[in-house]
Amino acid sequence: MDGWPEIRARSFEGTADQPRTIANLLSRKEQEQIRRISSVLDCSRGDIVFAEGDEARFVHFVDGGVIRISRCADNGQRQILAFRVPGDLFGLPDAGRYVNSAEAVCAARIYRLAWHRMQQMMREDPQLQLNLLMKVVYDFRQAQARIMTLGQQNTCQRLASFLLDFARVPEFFDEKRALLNLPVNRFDLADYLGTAPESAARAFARLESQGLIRRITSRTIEILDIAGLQLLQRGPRRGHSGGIAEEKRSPLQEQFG
Amino acid sequence: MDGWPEIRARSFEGTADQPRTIANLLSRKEQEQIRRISSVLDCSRGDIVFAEGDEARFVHFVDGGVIRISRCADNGQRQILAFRVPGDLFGLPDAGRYVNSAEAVCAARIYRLAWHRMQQMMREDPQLQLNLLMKVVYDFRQAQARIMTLGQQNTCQRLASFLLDFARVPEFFDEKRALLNLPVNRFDLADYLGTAPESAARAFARLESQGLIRRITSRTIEILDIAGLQLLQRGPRRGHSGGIAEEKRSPLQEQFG
DNA sequence: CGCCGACTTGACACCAATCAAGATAAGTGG
DNA sequence: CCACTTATCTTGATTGGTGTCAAGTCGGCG
Repeated sequence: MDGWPEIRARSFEGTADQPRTIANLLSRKEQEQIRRISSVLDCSRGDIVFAEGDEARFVHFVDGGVIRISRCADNGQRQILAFRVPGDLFGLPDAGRYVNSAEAVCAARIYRLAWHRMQQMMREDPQLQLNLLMKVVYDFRQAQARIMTLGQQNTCQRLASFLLDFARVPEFFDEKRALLNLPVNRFDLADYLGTAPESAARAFARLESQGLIRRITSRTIEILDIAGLQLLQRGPRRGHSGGIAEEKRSPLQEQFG
Repeated sequence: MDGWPEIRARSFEGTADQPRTIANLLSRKEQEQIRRISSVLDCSRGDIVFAEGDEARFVHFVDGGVIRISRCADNGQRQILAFRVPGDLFGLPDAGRYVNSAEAVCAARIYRLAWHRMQQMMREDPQLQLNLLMKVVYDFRQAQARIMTLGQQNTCQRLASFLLDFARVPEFFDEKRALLNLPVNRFDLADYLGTAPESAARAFARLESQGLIRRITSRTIEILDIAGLQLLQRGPRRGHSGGIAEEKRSPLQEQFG
């Protein structure tokens, strides 16, 4: 866990067909380059990396752990915009300020480097800049995926999407035992899904009653049927059978009918 | 309306405190530079600029009109991710493909240029690339703003946000008469807000009954109370009085109590 | 053992999706 | 210009989904 964050070819909340690719990686030379002017920051659970409105002088990379990016709405409600896992970039300044807050969900190590030096480096090395651009574009795609989720899916489907996203991160998913270890509590989860914590709990109960998952503890979930979760996620928002082909429902019927 | 799109200092769906700034503009020299290798594309209402999954060889700028960026969910439901107005960039390739569809909402003129040439230019001119980066970051912020809207607001609030966003674009808002001319029909609006068209209509009815707007036609809205719309937008998702300070409710009470 | 926080479940009211039907506007052809 | 068709928009009725308050359960920790 020392040295420049290894930017792994894995993806949280990527589409299945669009995993994080080489386009998002930095070359070894570039890593060295950046490493020289960056500093390590070790966070423990709950630490605030920066708060929205703060003067923004650094850009950040995650090396280990999970960082939650959130923003407070005018009514005081918090919305978690994203969870960032190792390899992710966050904290781009906007007009010299951070527009979001960043806190450590669990113990985390991040690298940060002065934004003005980063800019300088990018001017000197267009290829590096292009890589950074690709990374921002990738995050942009993630945000669009969340718009799809929040705009079209009900609570259960959002939860299914969340679980499937996290199941793609080896750090949290033990594929052999099919055990998913969530690094977030119900409040964070609810603020991420855009629901109340009670609704999140109910969604868990529902997925369990449908035989898709099993709750070991509130933070440890056994994934019983990935295909079923995907089917749920892709299904209609409301349970009426119109709008979805018959053959799309049958595999689920086979397993639990 | 000829020549390179004038990138105006206006903003659709920007936060009030973060209007589109000089950071998003290209210098005259850069405009010339890009103009040389770009081609004009005139679209009429309903024209498809590109469809999701298409091979992506061009990047696009809006010169006039409105383009809707949409994606089809697995269940067949369409989600409109954004409306792009003059000055906006869209259609960045992802792994050589477009991930979204782009169609003309009304007659529109767009400029497009080959992505590989754009890349080449950016490598040669880091400043240009940095400007493009800022533009993508800006779009990223817009996407985050939509996550906030979709995650936290009910249908009426979303509609209020939509109206307020469009009211900031001079092309659609006659400030003297307080008339807002929507370029989209109820279906597009519903797919943008993540609701059913009926819900969108009901939301209009509700805002009207609260004296915030008045429907002239289905596409022409008179804005009666901008402050009231903002207040609604910032209020709690559900009408229970808990969680919001008393003084925040009183101005609304004064007007319609 | 008792406390405390996180989580879960129940009850209820409200919101919103859906289906259905009516109303309005926009084309279209005579 | 008018009747007709069509698309779009609106409203009503119904049902499922979800936020909210309240109470209960579970697990950790002193």
